[in-house]
Amino acid sequence: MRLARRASADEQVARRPRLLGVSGKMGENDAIRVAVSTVIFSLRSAPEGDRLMLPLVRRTREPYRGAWALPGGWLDAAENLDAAASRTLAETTALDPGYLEQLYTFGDVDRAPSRTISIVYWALLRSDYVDAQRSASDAPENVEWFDVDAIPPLAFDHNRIADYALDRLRNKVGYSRIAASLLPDEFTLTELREVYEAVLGRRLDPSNFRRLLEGSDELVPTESFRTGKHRPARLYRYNADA
Amino acid sequence: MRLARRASADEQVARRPRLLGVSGKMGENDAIRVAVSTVIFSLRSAPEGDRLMLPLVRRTREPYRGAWALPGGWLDAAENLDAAASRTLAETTALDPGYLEQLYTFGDVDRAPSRTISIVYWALLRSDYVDAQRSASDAPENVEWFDVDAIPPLAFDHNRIADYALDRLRNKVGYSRIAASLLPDEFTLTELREVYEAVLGRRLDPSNFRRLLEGSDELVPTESFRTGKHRPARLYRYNADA
DNA sequence: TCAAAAGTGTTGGGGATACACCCATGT
DNA sequence: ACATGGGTGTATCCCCAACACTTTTGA
Repeated sequence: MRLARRASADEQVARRPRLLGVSGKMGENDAIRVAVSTVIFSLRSAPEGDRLMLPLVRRTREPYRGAWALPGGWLDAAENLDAAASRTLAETTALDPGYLEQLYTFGDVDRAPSRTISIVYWALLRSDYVDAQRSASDAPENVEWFDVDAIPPLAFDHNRIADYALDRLRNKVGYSRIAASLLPDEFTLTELREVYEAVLGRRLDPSNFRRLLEGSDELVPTESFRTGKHRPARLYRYNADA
Repeated sequence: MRLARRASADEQVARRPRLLGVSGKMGENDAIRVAVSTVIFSLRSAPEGDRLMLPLVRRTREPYRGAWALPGGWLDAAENLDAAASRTLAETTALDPGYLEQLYTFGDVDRAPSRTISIVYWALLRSDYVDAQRSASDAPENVEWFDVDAIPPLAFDHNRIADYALDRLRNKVGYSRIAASLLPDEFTLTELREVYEAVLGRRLDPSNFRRLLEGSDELVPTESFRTGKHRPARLYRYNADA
């Protein structure tokens, strides 16, 4: 599968003259704070079928008190970046991600009142875990899921970050098998195709989709079938190795 | 000093209680320092033809004093990330990059004696600028160019970083037109092909390469020809728009 | 028996590769 | 003239989109 690539927009910024003598030694970047945020995606049932959604948290502090924002927190001096992302993810959803990858580091001087750089990760969650948690109603407070096509205005530059993560997800779905991370262990080809359709936002030909994935070594057929209203569909699982 | 702690992406790390009443508020990550480094690529003539090379700087301080390292410096509290990358690049080569993009942020707890995260960029430099500077012998001190196939042991985790940047360059050359940034404004198709060959490390069919790029809208033929030992070759330039 | 989803077969276009071949120039 | 790189033509293969078609189930 192939789809259009995205080009990151990076602007050339003119060299800023350094005021020597302001700080004695190099390495004294006292005023810089380091945050880690995560854009979390999962599928959730909606009237129009499964929709790609992400959780946002309502801010309880200034600045942007009361606004929606991406889950995140300050980097602890004794934890790795991946660990910080996992931690903030767990604090938000109490769930293990099936996929977690660093996205980009945002650090414009004016993106927050005090100089803050945000190392942003993105993650995929299995839809059945999320649904189970919702029905168990032990979901964390101040967290709400939003359709990626209806994200409200967010605090800081988080709208830009969420858009960037969505681009990356859509791009990467085209050439890797991360879609697995949004589904339970076993699934039908139609369910997998619907994941691709929800992520990409367009319909795919069922027969070509079948051939494409059956031809690859990524899927392993099982002996089980999902029975429903019509002809039963074979269940598949992802090939763990290669 | 702090002991190294390795955490996988899935590991849930409990929030470590913060010692000291220096600050009770979140957001005081006092012990974390932020560096910006850049992996710079350019083509340089070698006996076997043009080779892809990168500049390294010799460290004059502990740790790793005397070892080769990637160019970089501390992030200034008043400059954007891109600006910091441009600045460290200018300090190393005194040249403007034709291409500059953020690569990844490395932040393992044990990657340096004191907790340091490095926001790494990668850049491409026009070969004619680099050659001109070399002959003008106003090159910066303590800087030396190395073939990407013969990178010496580097300080910190810089070998891993350089390998990562090289992967990204080779991958991106396949689907984008960044190769332009390694050449002067005008060039022949053979010169452009040799750039691709130097980057990818394999030979390409001249006729297919020609058709590929003439068919795209990326190249604009000029009326000039490069005369040499044989039939003159038409000069092209990259299409500025789209 | 019919609707609908599961699953198969067939065709054709476009891009990539391999390679035969002609063209223009300096020596 | 001839060697060498510049440049053109063309056949083949493979991937994949399009779509007609058959199979299997629940109702």
